[in-house]
Amino acid sequence: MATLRLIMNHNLFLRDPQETNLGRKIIEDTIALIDELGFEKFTFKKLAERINSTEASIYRYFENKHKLLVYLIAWYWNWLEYKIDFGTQNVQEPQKKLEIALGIIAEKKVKDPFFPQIDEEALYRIVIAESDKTYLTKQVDEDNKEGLFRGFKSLCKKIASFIKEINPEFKYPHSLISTVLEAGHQQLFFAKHLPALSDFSTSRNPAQWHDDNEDFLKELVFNMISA
Amino acid sequence: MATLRLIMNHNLFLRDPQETNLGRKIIEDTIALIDELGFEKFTFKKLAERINSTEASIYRYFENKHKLLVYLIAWYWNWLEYKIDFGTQNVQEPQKKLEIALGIIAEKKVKDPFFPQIDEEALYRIVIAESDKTYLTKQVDEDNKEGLFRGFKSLCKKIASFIKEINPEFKYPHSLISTVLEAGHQQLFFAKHLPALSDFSTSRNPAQWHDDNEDFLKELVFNMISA
DNA sequence: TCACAAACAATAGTATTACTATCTTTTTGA
DNA sequence: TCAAAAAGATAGTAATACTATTGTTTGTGA
Repeated sequence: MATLRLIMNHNLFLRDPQETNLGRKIIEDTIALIDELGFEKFTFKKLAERINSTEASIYRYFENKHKLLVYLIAWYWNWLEYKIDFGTQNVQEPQKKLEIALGIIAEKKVKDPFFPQIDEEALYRIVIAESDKTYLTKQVDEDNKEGLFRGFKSLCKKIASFIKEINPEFKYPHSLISTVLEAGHQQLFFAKHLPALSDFSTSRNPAQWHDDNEDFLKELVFNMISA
Repeated sequence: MATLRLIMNHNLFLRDPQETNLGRKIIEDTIALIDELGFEKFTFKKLAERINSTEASIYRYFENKHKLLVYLIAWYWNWLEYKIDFGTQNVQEPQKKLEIALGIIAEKKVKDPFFPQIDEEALYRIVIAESDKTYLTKQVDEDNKEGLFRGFKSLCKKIASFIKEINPEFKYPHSLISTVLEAGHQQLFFAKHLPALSDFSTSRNPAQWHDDNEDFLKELVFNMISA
């Protein structure tokens, strides 16, 4: 099977981690370690010990741990956009394209054999718990100027364009999609940790949550744009 | 004018900051300092210097800075619930109650003379930028067991009950309201910092955003529940 | 195949953070 | 007024988030 590589914005790293063994190991083990410890307890020192390298070596790839998190989340958004491009190939009807996109957003994430280095299941848990921290900082404007959030914005724009095709009059295509992208993670987090804030959890079976989530997000979008 | 005091869950603090001068000063200056520095750069040491006290003294009120943030955000949710209770007094029709609640959620926050110690405008900026960090941690389950998120959950439940009165068949009252409460902050953040993710910003005038936000949230809710 | 630059490892060091501990002084309220 | 509670002063620690320097591999292209 072909192995792919997503092209990442160069401001996300000092040295491209996809080009060396050490770089790939950094990414691989960062995913495992943040998943395990959470972003706050994750440090370059712990990562260095885990991969039998040194802090200094990791600092040659990423300026600091914040940039490394931003890199992972950007990878995730790029991956999602690629999956949606792939999934909507040769589909003409915007209604159908939107439905496919929402399905991909909500679906349970499993290993993608095209990217053997990445544990997408663990990365998805990181996205759910940590992705908001990439932009909820005082440096958000500088980070944005460097293009670090291009992946998120690009995905939002793409899905918003499906909406505009369906209903050019609709006032809030970007707001609706950014809300849906965020809510898609939040509701899974709430179902698991703060069930009073969601209605998925009543079914008790976590496997069901992804279907609930898909249904919820689709209702949200289709009720809104066809009103 | 009468001065009020919101009763806070005792697990939010070690010593009640509303009962002493130092405690009130901690709250007041924490709001100013987090607003200024952001939560990551905020430390007890900087706060102590600012209020001419010591780290040790602050630690007698709050276990750590995370708990202090959780306290502030809990205060905000309690305050919102009180405003909604106040605003829906003697209103019978659930439709009307829901509309009032959404108006209060989206409205520009200004100084509330009932709580002279709290700078609600600054606190609102903190809520927008930092509130998600209260629960996006590895200790969320323990914090939840201690009841630290009761304010958020209680508010969500109240508004969800309005929805159930209007449409008892609706499947996602809590998910919809938790989504709306979060989106209400996110969209303002996006309008300001990542305008590609929102549609408010086109009007360029930040004063307009609150109206856009109210309109957006109301459409979201009313389209969804009357579908 | 050698040379040499790039990559990496090893080590050391710094300022700051997030606390804990202890002791003294001040405030307070019964 | 006097004891207890609160606050202040001071010190200390392990960990974090880096930076700097030097020495050692290793890969590749002439």
